[in-house]
Order: sequence, then C-alpha cells, then structure tokens
Amino acid sequence: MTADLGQIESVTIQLQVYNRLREALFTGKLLPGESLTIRNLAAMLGTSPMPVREALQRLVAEHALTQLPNRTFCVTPFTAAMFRELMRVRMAVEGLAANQAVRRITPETIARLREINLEMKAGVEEGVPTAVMTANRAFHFTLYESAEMPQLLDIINGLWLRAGPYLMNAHRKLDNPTPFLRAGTLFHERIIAACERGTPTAAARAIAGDIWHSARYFRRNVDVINEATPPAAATPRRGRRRAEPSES
Amino acid sequence: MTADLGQIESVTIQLQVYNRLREALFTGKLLPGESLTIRNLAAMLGTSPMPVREALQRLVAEHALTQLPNRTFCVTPFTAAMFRELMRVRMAVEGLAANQAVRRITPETIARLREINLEMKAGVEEGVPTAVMTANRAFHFTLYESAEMPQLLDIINGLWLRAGPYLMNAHRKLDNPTPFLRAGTLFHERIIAACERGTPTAAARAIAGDIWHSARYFRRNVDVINEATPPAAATPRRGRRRAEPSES
DNA sequence: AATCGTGATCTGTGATCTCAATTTGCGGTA
DNA sequence: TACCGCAAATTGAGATCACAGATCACGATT
Repeated sequence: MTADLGQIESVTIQLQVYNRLREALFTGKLLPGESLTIRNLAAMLGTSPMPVREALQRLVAEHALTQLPNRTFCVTPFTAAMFRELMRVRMAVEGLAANQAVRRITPETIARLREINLEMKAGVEEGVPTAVMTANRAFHFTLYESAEMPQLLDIINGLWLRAGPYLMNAHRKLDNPTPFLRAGTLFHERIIAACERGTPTAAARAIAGDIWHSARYFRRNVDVINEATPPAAATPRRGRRRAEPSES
Repeated sequence: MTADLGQIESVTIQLQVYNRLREALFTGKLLPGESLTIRNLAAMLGTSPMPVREALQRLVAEHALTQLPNRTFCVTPFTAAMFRELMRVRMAVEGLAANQAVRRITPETIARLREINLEMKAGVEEGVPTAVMTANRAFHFTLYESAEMPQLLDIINGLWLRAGPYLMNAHRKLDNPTPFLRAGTLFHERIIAACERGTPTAAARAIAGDIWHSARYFRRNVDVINEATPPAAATPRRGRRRAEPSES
C-alpha cells in the first residue's frame, strides 16, 4: 500500500552504553580486573544509573564483566587455564564457522578478505599494532559472516569480547611483536586459499592454526596483565531480600 | 587470619526470577512466541517490576527471549532453519565437551551416567516423557561437567535453554514417541562405551549422532509449535531519547 | 457497512529515592 | 608504632513515579 520508508531504529540508552563498553573492551581500553561503578559511568555518560546498570548486567551475563562477591563490577580477569579453555572453545566454534563459510562464500567476499589481509600486512610492517588488531578482527568476522549462522556468530562475538582486554594489551608487553604478527597473516593466506579451493576442513584447520598461534603469542601475557589487578575484596555481602517471590 | 566460614550466598530477587523463568523454559512451560509482560510477572511473583525487567533483559541477551520491534518480550520462536543451525552448533560444541570429558571422566561418573541412562530407559518404557527429558538433560550435563570447561558449559546451557521450549513440547505432537526415545538411550550407551574405552573422538561422534537423531525427531515440530504463535506486531517504535550520552 | 480518527489503557524505558551493606579513613588505645 | 573501633562516604538492589509510544475499542464520517 504505502512505500517502504525504512526503519526508524530506536536505540535505547541502555544499548548505547552497552555498545560503548563493548567497544572499550574490544579495543582494550578497559583492563582486566579494572573495576567499574554504576554511578561513575552514569556521570561520565550523562545519564541516570539505570541504563548503565542494565548494560553492566548484560555484560556480566556474557561473562565480559564479573560481579565480585561484594557485588562490585570488574572486567573479568583470566587465569592461564581459563585462557587456554577459551582458545580451545574458539578453535572448535570458529572452526565450524570457517567450515560453513567456505561452502557459501562468494568471490567478492574472498577478494575483500585478501584486501583486509593486505591492510593487516601493512600494519605489521609499519609497526601499528592497533591497525593490525582491527584488520585481524575484520578478517575473521567477514569470514564468519559468510557462514550465515547468526547464532554461531553471536557465540563467537562473546568469545572475542572476553579475549579483547588481553589481545589488545598483549603487544605492549612484547619487545618485538612483528614476527608473531607476520605469522598471523600467513595463516590468513592459508585460509584464503582454502576458500578458493573450496575445502572446508582445510579452512577449519587453518583457523584453528591461527588461533593456536595467537594463543601461544598471548598466553604468557595473561598473568602479566592480570597482575595489575587490584586484590579484589573478600567478604561477601548479604543482599537485601525485602520481598520474597511467592507463588508460581 | 580468620576461619573460612563459607559463603553466604546472596540470591538477589533478580536472580530468583531469572532462574524461575529459565526453568519454565527448560521444562516447556513457556511456549515459543508466548509473550511476557514485566508488570504481569512482577505481580505474579510478588515483587516490583524492576528485578523482573532485568531478568527478562538477561534472557534476551541469551536469546532465550526476543524483544519485538515494539519492545514487548516473547519466547523466541524458531524457524526450521534456525533450529537446524542450533543443532549444528550443538554438534560442534557438545562434541568438544564430550571429547574433553572422556579425558577426565572418573569411573564414578561413568557409573552415574549408566545409572541415569537406566532411569531414562525406565521412563521410555513406562511412557513418561517428562522423566525421559529430565534424565536426558542430566545425562548430557553430567558428562559435560566432566570436561571441566566452565565457559564451554555455559555456552551449552544457553543452547539448551533456547531448545527447551521445543524439546519439551515436541512429544505431545507425536503419536508414538517411544521408538525415537528408545534410540536415544542407545546413543547414550555408545557414549558410555566411549568413556570406558577412553576414546574421545568416538565420544564426540556419538554425541553428534545423538543430537542429529533428536534433531530429526524434533525438527518438523518446530513449525507445528510455532504456528500457535501470535502474528507479532509490525511497526517499530521511536524510543525516547531524552538524555544523550555525551562524552567518553 | 467499511474506514478513519480519537481516546483510554497498557507496555517498556528512564529518573529519582530509599535501604542495606561494604568500604574507607580518622582517631584513640595499648 | 601497630591495632582496633566507629562514623562517614560509597555502592548496588529494589521500589516508585513519570513519560513516550503502542494497542485496542468505540464512535463518527463517508
């Protein structure tokens, strides 16, 4: 009947706060163990505490943030074991994504992947870690999006979100990250080749290799970064249970 | 310094609401497409709308609930394609969990698995689908817990949560579910055998088989259940943007 | 009789306030 | 100097209120 005038997207404040925090985690602006308070953020962002609270709780649900026993929020600190687990999960999940992506990827997207990898190489040679990380993220996600599995993509997003505070800060701790980063681009070339040949299992293997490599790169930095973590309080807090859910 | 007196677990109302809704989803008390309102639930549970709101938002973040363009909440309805994707992801993720579980599982846990599977068999022969589903869930999760990968377990929990409304209601739509359910116990036996022999890849294969089988069981019910879904409104809503997050 | 406008009601979002519990810092005591 | 204790400031949780948009029903108009 009427023409399609497009959607008026309603961005709630809560979502804006969430996205902003998310980006801060991705880019490593928030360090593991760093604590966040509702009122502070609300004041910084110019809103009431309410939307901030809900954004924080959502990030807690996604395990990007942690709520200590005293209920204060902090960026989830990882142990080396947790980091290893995370990488294992990534290998399985992103392996599946790569596998499925190869079956559906278009030549245009492959071209785009090659382009992104060139950007990444440039960043490596010019020694701009930020650009490298950005390109790396773009490479992986454009690949995974080709799988057309939104639920899987969502899981992967969650995994990257948790790894973010480490990935972005790790390069600061290395004296010469270039050879490591360069190796990353080689894995990417292997992935591109698998896309061209249409060999899903080879792509999955290459992704797993890439993740494994980056894990070796970052793992030892986990504890280094975490040692900046404040001790994190001890005693629990006896929540307030004014009303009691009564019936079903 | 002081003795460890254990933790006084502070269960917030929000968490109580969350857990109750979660259980309702798992057991299929909430149907796909069914809509929920904050105030209704708050009145039913005898609390203020606030904790309910936060519990609902958390479930939305986990994709167990969906927020329509008009911002009302409903149990996420699946298309057949989404269901297929979910099963594919489950095969990969739970396959990994089974694989790792075999490497760490103890004889006691294996005995427990066998016990649970007997319960499940009993439920099948006596025709008590609820008992079967409960035992099935217990079987899978005691297996996965042996992997000692909490992050992976959390992902699996999310996947099951989304499948819950279907799994529990599917049997109602079948005239004779017994042979299908019986086949499930056979896969479980295969899994137990893999645990005993200590063959991780065989366990992963068996889990994948189990999931694949149950997918075949439930897939066609997806649309049957969803057709009870109300049409779900059309026009978007122009949120209210009173305050604007200003600076970083 | 079908359609459109108008009002009441419902729904989620955000702001504000209160409360309980933790945390912090200062002062006094041993 | 080290330790203990109490009070002020801070923090998250929950309740209540205000508001904008959506939904629905009823009635007037064509």
